[in-house]
Amino acid sequence: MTSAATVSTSAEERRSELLRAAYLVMARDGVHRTPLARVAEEAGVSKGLLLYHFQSKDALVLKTLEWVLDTTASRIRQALAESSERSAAISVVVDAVWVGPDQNRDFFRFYLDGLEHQTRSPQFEELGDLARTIINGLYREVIESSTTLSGADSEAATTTMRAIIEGFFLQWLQTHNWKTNHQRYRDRCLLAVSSMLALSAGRISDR
Amino acid sequence: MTSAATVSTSAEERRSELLRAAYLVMARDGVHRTPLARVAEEAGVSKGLLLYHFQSKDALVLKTLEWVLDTTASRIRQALAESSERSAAISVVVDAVWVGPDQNRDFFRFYLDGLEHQTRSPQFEELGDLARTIINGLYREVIESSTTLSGADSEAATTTMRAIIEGFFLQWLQTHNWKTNHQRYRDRCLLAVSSMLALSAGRISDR
DNA sequence: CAGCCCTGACTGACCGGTCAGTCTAGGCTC
DNA sequence: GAGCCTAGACTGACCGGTCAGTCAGGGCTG
Repeated sequence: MTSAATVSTSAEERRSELLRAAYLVMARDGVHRTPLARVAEEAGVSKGLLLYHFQSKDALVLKTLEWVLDTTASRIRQALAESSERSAAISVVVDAVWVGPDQNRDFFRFYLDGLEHQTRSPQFEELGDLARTIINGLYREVIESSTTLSGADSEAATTTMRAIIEGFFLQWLQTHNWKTNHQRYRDRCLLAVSSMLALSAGRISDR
Repeated sequence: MTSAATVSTSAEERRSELLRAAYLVMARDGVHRTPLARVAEEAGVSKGLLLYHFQSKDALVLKTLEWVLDTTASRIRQALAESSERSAAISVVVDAVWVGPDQNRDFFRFYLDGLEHQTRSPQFEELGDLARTIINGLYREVIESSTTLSGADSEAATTTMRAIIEGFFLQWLQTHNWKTNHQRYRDRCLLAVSSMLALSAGRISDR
């Protein structure tokens, strides 16, 4: 059992290394601008190995997308767990989402590359559902734990919250000084999300 | 002069035809998935001609982006002009923006392709500014003409409005049944934008 | 008006390079 | 030594960009 576990773990670990390398270079340079050879180089490995562990470039891209989605959600959940106050949960999430210029820029561009693939290649069909499950699930938890919203109301609030956050990311990305603008857009984003949730909760409690 | 004008007009017209064809196929299939030959085929023209009128594929892509941004803004302004009521301006814009599933899907995917290019290729540096000028300019006009907001307040509201709209588009794009979901997301988007503007105006008038 | 020339839009063949995916041979581990 | 890994040479397809040359039209000259 130990040996089997070691072998499979080692294979898993190797795969993770490859995914990490793939994410690193593909997020920065763009999926369509990144040859497998470049990923292999980054991982210090041959191109053949990538095709050995993943069957095709598309498969590698898909796995990388899933990997980074999982990883990121875990990181944010972690940040959430470390802050005990329920009331400030929204601000904690928004802060955790807006980690930093470079990290956000890479992630979001890669996320958009994923969307490009999802809408044009059958292989990536389920990606939208996966992203929705992970992202909306996370946001909804936060909303239900820190407001009075529930049911269809929290579902609607979740969608709007996601729209606001991703919309701000979109605009921030189009900015020349994305490094210095990061804080400004994060603040505006937090304000918009907070206002929207306060309004939603108010509306509900008014009836 | 007549002949000179005719000549230049004809060249312009031809260029427009090429841009229209380029948009048609590139928006649907994705810039990186579209060879010049495919655009040429769509335009009923040789590949060489594309490189004759535009110097490179990148240049063609950039011009197409600018063309569709201009065209779309004009269309929306038109819709706005045809509705006389000032009070409903927001709902008119949102409706005009959410024209229809196919049109929105093509435009937005192409818009995202533009963003991908902007953040990765120096040639597309100015694209962010151009989009900002056109889109935010349009939204801001509407906000200032239909609310009491002005100055920094309308600027902030504009950014948030754009974030909400584009954020909803992003989520809608990730949906399997984007055709049938179009109306639902449009409605939610309108609600979110209206609420946000009412809240902003209220906040201002409260001080 | 007839012949001429020039211009510039346009074509299609072609080239050089790139890249995903294949294959073979070798090595490491159990 | 059997089976999993890994390397890296190789291939075939594809694609952006070049270039020589065609063709139509529109002046200009005599």
